[in-house]
Parts: sequence; structure tokens; C-alpha cells
Amino acid sequence: MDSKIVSLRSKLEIYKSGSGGGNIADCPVRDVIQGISNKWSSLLMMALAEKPYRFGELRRLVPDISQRMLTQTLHDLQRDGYVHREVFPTKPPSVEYSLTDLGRSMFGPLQQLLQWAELNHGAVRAARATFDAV
Amino acid sequence: MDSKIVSLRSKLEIYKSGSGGGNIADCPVRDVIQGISNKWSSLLMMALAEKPYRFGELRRLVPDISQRMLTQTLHDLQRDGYVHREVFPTKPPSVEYSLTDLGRSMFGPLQQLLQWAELNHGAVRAARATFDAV
DNA sequence: TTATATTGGTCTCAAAAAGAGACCAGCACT
DNA sequence: AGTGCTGGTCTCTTTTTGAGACCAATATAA
Repeated sequence: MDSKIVSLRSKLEIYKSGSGGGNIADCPVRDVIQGISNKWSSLLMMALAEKPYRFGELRRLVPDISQRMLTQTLHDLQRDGYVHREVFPTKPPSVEYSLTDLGRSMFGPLQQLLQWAELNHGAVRAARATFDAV
Repeated sequence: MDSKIVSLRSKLEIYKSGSGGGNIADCPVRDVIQGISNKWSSLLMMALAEKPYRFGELRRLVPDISQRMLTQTLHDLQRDGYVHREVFPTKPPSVEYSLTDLGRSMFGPLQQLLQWAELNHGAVRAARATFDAV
């Protein structure tokens, strides 16, 4: 696993950067990462990266999310600037969610991680099986 | 398996892949991602990517993690095969945590996301400010 | 000697977050 | 008049997390 210049800086510095007092607790990178490190964010980002979806469509697409958490996660993604919410004056009104430019930008690296997961889920499951067998 | 250029596939397919019944709920990629999409995993991965650390060192490095969650997150990362735990027979015994090959492999794409966060946290904070101002 | 600190945890209890599901208003269709 | 669809919110319960006490064995300090 030769790191081909993954980073000239100490890796921890990425997290520490910007925190003047050297306190890793209120680090802006942590702040950003924690906004997307939750159960549903990456899944919804992935759905919306494919195409815009309406609220009910997302709910059907992800059957095991509660309506409450779908509302809340979309709200948080919108607040952080990844998702655009648009209400259409149909009857009843319909709401469409889509990625913003910032959202598409963030989805690039996120997708790399998802691809890694796709390629390596066998190894992870094997590791779990080994660990649990002991 | 056959396509190198994943962007040609529907992005949702990454999540759906492997789920025979087409049910996105028990998808292996979701399974893997959710193991690292929690509050402390990426932070500890980043610390251990720099160098191995002992339990107490990690606790001091991340002052706002509770001892309970540090134990649990390290345990989960070890179970998924990202982290190696080694006990040294000092007195009192010391425990060192380090990344496995799988962990280093996963940290590659994860680091891309962290770098994105470092570069774009200004935009995210601005989006939040705009959203909250309304 | 006695007191205190260190190691890496676990245990309990309180607080926060998430899940389940009822409920809502407005309108269309039957 | 009843039913269904829209995108939510509200309440209640369960799960997860946080705060902090406690642990045994040893080393160091007083």
C-alpha cells in the first residue's frame, strides 16, 4: 500500500487545519464531515446524484427510512447547500429535491468511497465473520 | 465487475448492486458505508492513518469523545477489518491500535472526501448562514 | 508505609436521537 | 359523501450516546 503522495501534509493536519487553538473539537473539517456522516445522507446524495426526486419518490426508493428522518435529512442537506428544494404549485403541491453544484462537487469524492465499498464489501464481511467467530 | 468506468452505470446501481431482490435496504454497500458513517469513525481513521496510537493517546487526541464511544468505535473498526489491536504486556498493559492493509486501502477514498471538506468548508458554512438567515 | 497515579477498559444512569405511526389541510376523483 | 394523494408535523417509544463512577494491578511519590 504505497501511498503515492496522498498528502504532503500530515494527515491529521487536515482535521486540525483552521482550528487556531489546536483544538480538534471545533475543527471546520469535522464540522463538514459530520454533516454527511450519518445514516441517511450518503444514501440520499446517491439517489439525487442520479436525478432529481420528489419527496414521495425518495420515500419509496428508500423503504426503510422513516418519513420523519427523510424530512430532517433532506432539510439538513439543504441547509448545508448540497440539495435544492423546489415546491411546484400543483394540487396537491409537489416538492422536488435536486443536487446543487456544491452537492455534485461533494458527490465526486463521496462516490469514490462508495466504489471502494462496492469493491471491498467482500473483504469487510469476511473480516466480520472472522472476528465474530472467535 | 466488467466496467472500469463506473460513472457509466447508474449511480444508484452501486447501492443496489448485489441486492438480489432489488431491495435497497439490505444492500452490501450500504452495509459497509454505514460502518464508517458515524460520528467518530472517520476521525479515528484519520488519526490512525498518521501513525499507530495507544488508547489513551487517542483519548487525549480527541478530547470530546467519551471513553465508552472510543472503546466501541475502535471495536467496530476492528471488527470490520480496518484496525488492528495489539496488547503489549507492559505493566499496566498497553494497547496499540493501527490500520490494517484494508484500513489503509479504505482511507484512500476517505481522504479524498476529507480534502474536499477542507477545501469547501467555507462554502458549506456560507450555505448554512444563508439558510439560517431566512 | 501509605498515598496517589497510570493503564484500558466496563457499568450505570441520564440525555439525546431515531423509529413508528397517527394526524393534518387542501384538493381531485368517484 | 367518501376516498386518496400530496408533503409534511406531532407524539410516543425504543435505541444510541454522553457523563462519570468504578475496577485490578502496578509504579512512583511522600
